[in-house]
Parts: sequence; C-alpha cells; structure tokens
Amino acid sequence: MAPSVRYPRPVTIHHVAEEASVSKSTVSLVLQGSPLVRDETAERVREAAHKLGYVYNRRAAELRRQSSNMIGVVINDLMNPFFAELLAGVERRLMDAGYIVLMAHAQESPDRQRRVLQSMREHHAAGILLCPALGTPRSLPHELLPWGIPLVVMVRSLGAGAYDYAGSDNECGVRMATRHLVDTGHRRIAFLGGRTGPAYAERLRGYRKALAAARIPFDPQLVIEADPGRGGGRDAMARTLRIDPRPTAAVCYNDITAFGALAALGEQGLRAGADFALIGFDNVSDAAHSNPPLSTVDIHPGDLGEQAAAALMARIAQPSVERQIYLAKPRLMLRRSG
Amino acid sequence: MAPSVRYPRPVTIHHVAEEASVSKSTVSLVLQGSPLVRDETAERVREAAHKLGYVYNRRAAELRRQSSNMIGVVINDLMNPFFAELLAGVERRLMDAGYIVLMAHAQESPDRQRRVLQSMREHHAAGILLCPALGTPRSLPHELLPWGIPLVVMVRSLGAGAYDYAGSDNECGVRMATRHLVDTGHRRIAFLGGRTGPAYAERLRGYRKALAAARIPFDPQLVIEADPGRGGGRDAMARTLRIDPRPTAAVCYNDITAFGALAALGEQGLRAGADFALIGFDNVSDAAHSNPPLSTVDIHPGDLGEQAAAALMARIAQPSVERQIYLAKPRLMLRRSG
DNA sequence: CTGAAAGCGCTTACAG
DNA sequence: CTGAAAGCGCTTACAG
Repeated sequence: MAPSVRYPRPVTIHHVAEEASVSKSTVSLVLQGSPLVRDETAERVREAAHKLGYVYNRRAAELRRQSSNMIGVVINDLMNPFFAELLAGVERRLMDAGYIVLMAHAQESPDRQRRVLQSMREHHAAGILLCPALGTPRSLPHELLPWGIPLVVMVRSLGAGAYDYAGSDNECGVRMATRHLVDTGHRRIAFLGGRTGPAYAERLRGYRKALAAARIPFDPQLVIEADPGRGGGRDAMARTLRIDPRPTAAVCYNDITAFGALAALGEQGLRAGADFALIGFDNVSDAAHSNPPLSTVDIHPGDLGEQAAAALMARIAQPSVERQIYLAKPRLMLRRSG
Repeated sequence: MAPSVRYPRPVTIHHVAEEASVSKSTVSLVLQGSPLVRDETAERVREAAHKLGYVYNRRAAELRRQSSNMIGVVINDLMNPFFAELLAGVERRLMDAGYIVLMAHAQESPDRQRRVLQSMREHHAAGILLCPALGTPRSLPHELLPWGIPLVVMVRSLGAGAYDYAGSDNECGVRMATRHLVDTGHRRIAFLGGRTGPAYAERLRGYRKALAAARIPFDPQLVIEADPGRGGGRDAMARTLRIDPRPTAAVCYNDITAFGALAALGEQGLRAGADFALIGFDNVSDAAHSNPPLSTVDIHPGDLGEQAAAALMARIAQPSVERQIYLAKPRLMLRRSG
C-alpha cells in the first residue's frame, strides 16, 4: 500500500480571505490574476497571502477543475546515457511549459511498467511519455486508449497502431554508417551488439541494405548478438576478433556497445580508427570524448526528448490532431574511430 | 502559468455504490481493504467497481486525508552517469516502498531549482531528495524547514546545518587513491579536474593529506582545475602532459573527468596504466568498460541513492529522529588504468 | 456491519 | 466588482 504523511494544517484561501476582509471567491480570483478584481483589493489580498505565508494548494485546485499539470514519463534504461539525455530533453521542454514530471524507471520490466502506468493514471497525469520496456505487448497503446490520457511512445516502436511516436530513422542511420565503411574500403564489416527489440530489427535492416547496395554478400556470421550494453559490446568485439577472416570494421547497435568494443580493442592492443574501424549509434555526449573519440550516427538524444514532449503537448492541447510521427534525421558524425 | 487538461467525467465511488447498492462509505472502506465490511458485500463492491471500470482517484483521497505519496527529487546533472545511477537507485527504493517520484533536472541553476522546489511544495510532496545545484545558498535547508516537508540533501554538502545528508567520504576516497599511486612509486601526481563545490574541496584535501603523509611536497602547479566533465578532463590532461617535469600519475575529480583524460592520453599515443597511471572517483558502471578499464574510487552510486531514499523515508515515518548522516565508505577499485 | 453527513482546499457559475 | 453556495472525489467520525 501507498505510505502517507500527515501535515500540519496549512493556511488556506479562507484565512487569506479573512485577513483581507474579502470572500474566498475574491481571493481565488486574484490568485488567478483575474482582471475582475479591483487593483486595490487585489493588492490587499496579495499582502494578506504573503503575510500569512499562504501556499497555493494545487492538488485541491486541480481536483476541483478536473485538470492536471503532471506528465508521466517512463524510462526503461537509465544506465544508458542515451536515455538519460532523452529524459533531460523531455524534462527541459516540459518544465519550461509549466508541467512537472512524474518519473519512473521500469528497468525493462513490463510488470513494473504496468504498475507505474496505473499509478500515473490514479494521479491523473495529464499525459504520458513512454519509452517501452523490452517485451511490452504491442497492444499497450490501444489498451491505454480508454484511459483518455494522451500518450506518446518514444524510441522503441510498438508496431502498427494509431499512437503518436517519436524516434529515429534507425534503418537509414545504420545504412549511412555501413555505407561509409564500405566507401572507405572495408568489405568484412560486422554488425555488433544488440539482440532484440524494435530498434534492433530496423538497424540490422539498414546494415543489410547497405551491404546489398554495395554487392557485398551478407554473412550471418558477422552479426554478433549481445546484450545492448558496454559489457555486451566488449564480448561481441572479443568474439569478432576471433572470426576468420577477421573483419576490419563494425557498426555497433548503439554507442555504449561501441564503448565496450573500444575497450575490447584496447585489450588486444588494437587502436580503433587505425586498426579497426568502428561506428556507434546515438551520439551520446560521451562519444566525443571516448578513447578514441567515437564516430557515430547522431540522432540528437536531447532534441529527440524535446520533440517527444512537444508532440505530447500538442496532443494534449488538441486531442484530435492527426497522428504525429517524429523521426530524428540521422547524421553521420565522423570522429577518430572510423 | 501551468497548462491544464480537462477529462471526461470519470466513474466515482458514488457510481460504484449505486451499482452495488451500498453507500459511498462502504465502497471507500472496501477499497481500503477494511475488515469492517462483510466479505459478501466487499465482493459485490469489487465486482461493481470492476464492471464500471472504476479507477481510484488518489488526488481526491490524499486531499481529504491530507497525505501524499509523491516524493520530489531534484538532480542537477543528468549528463553525468553518476547522477543517473544515483537517480535510478533513489527511484528503485522509493517505488518499491509505494512512492512515486516527481523528478526535476535543475541543470545547475539555483533559480530553476528554486522554482521546482516551490512546485513540489504546491503539489504536496511528502518529502524531497535534493542534490543541490552548484551555487545553492547554504541556508536552503534552513529555509525549507518551515515548509514542514522532510528533506535529505544528497552528494553535495551544504555546510553545517541540521539537515539529513547522504554522500560519500570524499576526503578518504581520494586519500586512498593518491596513496595507492604513491605506493606504486609515483612522486609527481596531479589532481585533475573539478573546480568548485563542496565535493571539490574535500577531495582536494584528501589528495594533499596523502601527499603530506608520504612527505611529498605539495605542488600547486599539479592541481589542474577544469570543468567537472569529459571535456574538462581532456583539457586538463592535455595541460598536465605539458608540465615539466611531467607528472606520471593523476587522480581525477570524478570518473567522467577521468574518461576525458583517457581520451587525451590516447591522443598523445600514451596508454593509461602503462605510460601514465590514472584513477577516477565514483565507479560509474562505464568505468568497468572504458579503454582501458578505469581504476577508481568506488562509492556505489546506485546504493548511495537507495540510502538517501531510505533516510528520507525514515524521516517521514518519524519526523523527530535525530539527524541522519550517511557517508558511503569508499573502496579502491583497481583496474587497468592505474 | 452499513449509512448520512461533514469536510479536505479549491473554482465557478450565479446573484447582486 | 464581490459574496454565498455548490461541488470536485474521496475519508472519517458518528449513529444506528
């Protein structure tokens, strides 16, 4: 059960009204900056409020007017800086617009995710920004429809369905990266890391398409699955270096996978860039300062979060707007690694 | 002004009561799992609630009983994985205890911080976990006292004052790291990165004490100030390598500073560990997979967040408990870099 | 064991 | 321009 705390009785508009010798309604009006109240009266009310240390009770106000300025945002992998940056972008935009965020970290657990969603509903969130846990049923957006609370899905697509979405063009991004590797002379190019999830399939497709375009036969041996994290990237690279004939380049599922791969390369005394070409995906801020700095596909994580927030706010303002799909346009960001 | 959204009229306990042919009070009772209601009746009520798609209005309930299960947490630098991990720990513990978190990213702006604090107050947060923005007045905890809302300060101390605090033993951690460097034969040891803030002073002191203990004269030229980030670490290391005679080792203000330093080392064709010994501070999860893996002072970021949350919950449960101070015990985590 | 009533702190027509 | 009254959805003594 939810824990609770009691507070000392606060000063309310009632007390302010008394102090200023007006009615509660008048106080409420001036608090809302209504022009209906005479300046002189308004000033008296404000002074009384200040004198008594009045603090607005937003919960009471929102209950009465059936509104809310809280937005639920659920993130599933805060350990990945990509999501931390996404969250920062979301929060920045929302806060600037006067919202406050109810944040939950579902840790890739669909069950935990379900619970926080329910909790956000009970708290009357005005909208929800969801970056779905791996394994989230595709029906989720549809299930939330009757809740009547605006939703935008971020980063991980949930298949066809009439929900707003903000993500990146995964296929195109990886295609560009792979093609760059081909253009710089590589033939044995691995696809490193990742394993499941909507983004994985799209990125892998980009890899295959670029290969096909260059008439390089697809070799399943070169797609090395691994946990989509640093450890996974490290393992994946270690395995890659044992393949015979050895690949000379790789595009990674995401930046942190690439960081792990950088570590593995270092362990073998190999230098990314010189001895092995490596490209990541996301362009988290760390990428500019890794050893060596990572070439990557830039999808502007923070900006993506801002766009998602903007889409949600648009949906809230106008529930009937047509379906919004924002796909960050990937840009190849070449640094030292590839 | 805060934006707002209207919702369709929801089904309330009133409707459930009608459907189940009981009074509102009875419905409320069964919703709370009270043993005062006959099983048969309770079951009928639950069925009615389910049938009508009733959803509990927590706001209304909390307004009535003057309680809250929302905890405000303000983080100031989400771009630093240390804080992201801290946040994840906080959230994990809080959610498991039935709370939901109101999260804000003040981005090191005391003004922004002030606004979100105010907003959390208006929303009746049951408690606040604050990792203060750089430049936060030391009087802040004292100013919040009359708010009557439990507060625990995290990571960055705000000087003397009667507030709960969860952080790490900075001085001790850096002393251990410096001493390790001394013990492995280094004499010219730099202190890299950081510039201001409470943690900076403490860490620098640890460095000086370790030097003093080893009878190595302190050389101000070897403390290289820089932004406490990756870029700063990179610059700082570049500058360090130009010092004559050149230092052979460094302890860094934090892990991301060390990551930047790793990059700078790589640019010069130097290998951390072999050519230059480097130790970080925090032990963020990336540290295990950097190139090369980073030796660092482990203060268990996630755990620290959990402890802070636990302290807050203890304070909420018992407002009169004596002052709580949790200092993570640092452990030297030796990997490849130093 | 269950119901009628008051009240949490606000807003919002509606009179005047 | 200002006040009295009803009501948002719940909980909680208090009767019965």
